[in-house]
Amino acid sequence: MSKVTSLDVAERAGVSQSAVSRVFTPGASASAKTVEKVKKAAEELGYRPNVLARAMVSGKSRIIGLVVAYLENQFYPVALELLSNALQARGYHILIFTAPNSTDGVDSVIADLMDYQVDGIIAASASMSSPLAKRADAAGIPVVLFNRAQEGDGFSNVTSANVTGARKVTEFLIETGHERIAHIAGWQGSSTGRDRRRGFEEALKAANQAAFAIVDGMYRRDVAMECARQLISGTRPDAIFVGNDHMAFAVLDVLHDAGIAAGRDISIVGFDDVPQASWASYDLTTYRQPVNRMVEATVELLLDQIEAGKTHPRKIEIEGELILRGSVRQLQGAAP
Amino acid sequence: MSKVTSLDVAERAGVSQSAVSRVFTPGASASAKTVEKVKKAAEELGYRPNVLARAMVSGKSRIIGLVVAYLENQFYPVALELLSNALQARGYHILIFTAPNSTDGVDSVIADLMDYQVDGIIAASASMSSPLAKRADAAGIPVVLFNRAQEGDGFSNVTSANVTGARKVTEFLIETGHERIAHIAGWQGSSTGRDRRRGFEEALKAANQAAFAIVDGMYRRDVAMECARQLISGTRPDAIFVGNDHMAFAVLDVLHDAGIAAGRDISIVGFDDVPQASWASYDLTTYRQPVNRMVEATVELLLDQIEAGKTHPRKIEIEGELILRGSVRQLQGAAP
DNA sequence: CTGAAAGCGCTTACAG
DNA sequence: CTGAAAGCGCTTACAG
Repeated sequence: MSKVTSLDVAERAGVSQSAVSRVFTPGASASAKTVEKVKKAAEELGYRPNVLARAMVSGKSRIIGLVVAYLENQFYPVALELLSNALQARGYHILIFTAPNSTDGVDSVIADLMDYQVDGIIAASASMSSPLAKRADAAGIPVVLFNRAQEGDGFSNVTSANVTGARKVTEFLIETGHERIAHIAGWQGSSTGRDRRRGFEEALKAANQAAFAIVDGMYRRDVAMECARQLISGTRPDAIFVGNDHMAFAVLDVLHDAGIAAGRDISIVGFDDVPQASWASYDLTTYRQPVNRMVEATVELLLDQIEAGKTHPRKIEIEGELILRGSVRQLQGAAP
Repeated sequence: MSKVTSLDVAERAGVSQSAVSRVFTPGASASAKTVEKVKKAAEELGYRPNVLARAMVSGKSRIIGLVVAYLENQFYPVALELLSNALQARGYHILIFTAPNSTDGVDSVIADLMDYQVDGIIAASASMSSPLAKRADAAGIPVVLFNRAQEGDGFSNVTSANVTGARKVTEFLIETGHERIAHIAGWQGSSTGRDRRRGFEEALKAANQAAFAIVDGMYRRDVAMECARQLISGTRPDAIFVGNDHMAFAVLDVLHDAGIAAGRDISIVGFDDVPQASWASYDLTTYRQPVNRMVEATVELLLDQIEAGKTHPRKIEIEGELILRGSVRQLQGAAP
């Protein structure tokens, strides 16, 4: 129960407490002699500044609140690790809150977060209510939505080009001769779910083709499996564009059990390009969300607002790319 | 930039600042009338106590430091989510630090963690040096190692029964008639890697059988794939016990590409039972580490030490179970 | 039950 | 460059 304070160090070094503080404050002035004496005493005593006390007086906690859900979708652990590394490198740390997927839940979680005097908030795959956004704004706490867009100009957000991406996926399926294309959509309560669906519909419309079916997979494995079973029970689609990789794996598993070979009997495309998508057993064609660039943009956006005081919210959209793998059959020409 | 403080609320409610504090301190005494006035004023002003200030004076931050690595192994995101939920339910929150896998890296990360005055530390899949353990102990910060054991009585840890589990896996392979059993071990620099290997060797020895091969897969996908390729290149083992599921998937992918059917041509067993293990494309027989019970034990152990002041470290080992799926061929009798 | 006051461990003007 | 002092927003004995 030591609890060595700056006062202890000051005493031992024979200087004032302010001097000790200055030695540990980047950019503060202290003579070489003072620095040396203080460092020595601090070392001997095992002193380290109390971050919380510093946060109290400086008003900067160097804590970023992160709200996450859907950790079972590999996209998020990957993003979490990248975010944490990037933030750590800049001297920030993440206070993590796991959230229920309802707006209500997210709101209460973010309110909790603000009590910790976080310097900023990243909400991954979650949306927040307008009143809460106002509260955060009033408290001067910047918020960035990660992988989710939200109407209104109170929000900064970083997403991939969901509409365009989905359109490209669909155009690719059309070009490779598919004619009965179904869509197991991402949760229609989320912007990504809606945007990807829109891209799908636009591409189909432009090609004068009708959707074989559109169902909401809710971003849930169990729901996606049920959707897949339904889709293959009667006249079968020749391709399914699935709203994210996590659900696409579920679909591939259903096909596997039904003895239907993806890439030969039917084509499957996902969205995300999580690491698993490249694993041989799935080998999933998918639209890559460039998670590293999304993370960079998020961190930059947030720290700009925190450090440079740029409070103007921005909406950043990052281009992805179609990754071709074995789950799509290449018909070359058109079918009858 | 509001920053409403208890003083503002006190003014508006016509009471002292102490009174406001008491209303927001569980267990403090205040008359019904005071409570009402204060709550009303707080509501109108949008007041919420500053957790950091509270932490400063009370000496309790209600922050738990979590050190994690290996987030690409699904076991850890799952554990993280469970830990976060359990801790949130008890009024604690997680400050997360992603760690390099070396002891050095972990040490510096834990030192950072202590600067935040965390009430306790959970180190997942990581070990720490003795000096640092002493420091934490001196600062009165309890540490629990999750899924990793460490010699010496300065550490609390929670693991599954790794030796026993590995022994059971191996006995099962022997009983089902396998005679050329290889082991792609978990990283031999970790307790789990060593313990599982030990269980493997013990079971083999008891059956008077020699290991077909033992190699260190380092808990890395790329290394495990390379090991698998080597193992199937000459005379092939009839079974491989892989140190964890994450590596087992890599092995199954290699077999898949080589056209070797797991469960028919060769038997594969993993360790963990992550959600993916039950997915149809892998259908992996594995030894389940009961992550929910491990998390419960970890939280209980930590909070006991924090709240009840039970500083006595404990080592908890939780029994798992063998989960039979399709990746093992059931020979019934013995082979020639 | 309630208010005045001290103090948690720092940073940061303010004089020297 | 350096020290004395104020103050960050709370909790908690201490008197009443």
